[in-house]
Amino acid sequence: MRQIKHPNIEQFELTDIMYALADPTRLEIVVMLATAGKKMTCGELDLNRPKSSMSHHFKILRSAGLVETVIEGTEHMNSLRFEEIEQKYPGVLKAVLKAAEKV
Amino acid sequence: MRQIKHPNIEQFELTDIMYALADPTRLEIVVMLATAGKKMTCGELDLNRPKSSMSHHFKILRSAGLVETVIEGTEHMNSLRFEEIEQKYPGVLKAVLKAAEKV
DNA sequence: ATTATTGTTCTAATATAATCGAACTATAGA
DNA sequence: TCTATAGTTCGATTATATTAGAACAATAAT
Repeated sequence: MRQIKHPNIEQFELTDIMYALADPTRLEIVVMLATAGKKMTCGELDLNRPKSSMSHHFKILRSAGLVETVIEGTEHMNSLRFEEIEQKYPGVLKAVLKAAEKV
Repeated sequence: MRQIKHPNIEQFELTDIMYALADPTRLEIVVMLATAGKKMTCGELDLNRPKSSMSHHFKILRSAGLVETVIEGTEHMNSLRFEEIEQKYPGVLKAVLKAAEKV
């Protein structure tokens, strides 16, 4: 079974997280995941862009530690690593989500 | 007397702020300003880089709305626009500063 | 006036990132 | 086994950022 590599909490870097959140497309993915509060496929998180473009953004979200992707069948289920990010950087993601929602 | 243009609160963009904070040099400038809690010259905030490079980073911090620069004589006095950023995006800068300090 | 100081702007080089079509991989289902 | 589905990876293109030297602008001091 395939697996996708994710950083652990010790490997999180604040600037990587800031960088990942600095792109509107990626920020929207994060907001959608937070709002849904459940795993979502890349397809559900699609922002009518080519798959390869979306895949690129997911890769950056994963490498920053913001998103966890587990493979279930042919689908990649994504979820926000909210608790872990909050544990390492309390309040950051929470405040950014609140800020992002009010557009 | 020369003047430097800064965005007003309505013009702040969350992604611009995230982007500005995604660079280690700029994040350090922001932390230094927050820690000092007073105006500082670009010289005092120097991170032994060429002046033109530092100037570039200040420009990005200013355009994001994070830093305000007022000219006093030959010096440019920089301060963190903490209250304004907090007003528009409550908790964001506060949490990021806390996160950045514990490196 | 001349010179020093502070920082910006200009310009060019290099590096990094975004975009997206096409080929590919892994699983599921017929 | 063949086909469909879901995403990734590859490769090339274009766009954006970083870096830094050199010239410049504004004030201050001699």
